[in-house]
Amino acid sequence: MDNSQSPQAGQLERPLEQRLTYRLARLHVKLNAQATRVLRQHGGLTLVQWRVLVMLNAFTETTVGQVSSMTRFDKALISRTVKSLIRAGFVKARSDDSDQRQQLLSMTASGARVFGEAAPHMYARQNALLESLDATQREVMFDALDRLEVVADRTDAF
Amino acid sequence: MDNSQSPQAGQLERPLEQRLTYRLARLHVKLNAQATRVLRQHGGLTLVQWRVLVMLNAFTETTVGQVSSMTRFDKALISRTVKSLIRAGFVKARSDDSDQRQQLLSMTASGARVFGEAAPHMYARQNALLESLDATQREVMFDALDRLEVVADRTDAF
DNA sequence: ACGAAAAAGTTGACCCGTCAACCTTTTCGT
DNA sequence: ACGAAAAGGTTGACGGGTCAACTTTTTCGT
Repeated sequence: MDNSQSPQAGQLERPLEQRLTYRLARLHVKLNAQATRVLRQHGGLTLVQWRVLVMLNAFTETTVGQVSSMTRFDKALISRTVKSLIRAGFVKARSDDSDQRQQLLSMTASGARVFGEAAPHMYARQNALLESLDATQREVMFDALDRLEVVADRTDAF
Repeated sequence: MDNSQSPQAGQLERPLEQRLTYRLARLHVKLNAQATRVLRQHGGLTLVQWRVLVMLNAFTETTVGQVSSMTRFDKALISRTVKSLIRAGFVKARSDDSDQRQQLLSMTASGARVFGEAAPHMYARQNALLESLDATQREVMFDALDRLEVVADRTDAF
């Protein structure tokens, strides 16, 4: 199952090639897989369901649109995920009298239970990630993330 | 389209909450979107097709398995992508006499053309990303990526 | 040299995430 | 106060990506 030897010959055109995007993509995949596993083992939420519940836990009554803009997930995805959470009995919706377009979402008791089951493990993991970096590294890292995002937002160039 | 105001009340349980995973996920999404856009505008390759061609450009005759292990993409994905590249006429396969299980893949002339069309832009982008960080930041960043990957690989804990 | 196990690759099924089209309700300019 | 435009949300379709099952070929232990 391990065929990680480099093949016959040739170098990548640019030695540093793709390093940054490639490394970030790889880390992202691993983090996602890890979070998915932790959630499966502690309550069975999916990652998107978890992120929605994090928002519902922080903001008592909120809407699909707010969750979408806060998490930056597509609102279609949030809409479907909220439906699945309602079907599972973890979330309830009540209509907003002042705006009939939207519904105010909140966690149910069993939603809070499953959230509470996953939360310690998810937070422990988050802490472990942060603690693998010292203060200086964290600072540089977040600054670098800011800078990279600026470049990633450039839609004109290249 | 901008409803980024924070809603009524409540803080996230942990102020730093998810920051790292969240920030990385966001950056990853933006980078992917940018790369996809650049490729669409310069030759029309998809991101996975591009990554396969990068490998075929660097390693003259290689196989689905090698591309899969080098890029860390699922071999099913590579298999399908290679098929699409062959269908598009950008890649050709010849059977390996010493191992009938695998096929040796290489770029065709038109594959090289479309690759050459996209490459300057993709490399310019890669350089712009790297150049947004100074040498120290780059070093810290890559070290931090290493450390985070170690934590992300822990399958036992949490 | 034979059979078991492993490797290469393909395929089908499935979930994630995005995009565009659409419907309804609200807002806003005039 | 009316019509246009915008906002909130839902839905269908589609490509990206993973997982598991399976086929064929090769490797390897005995």
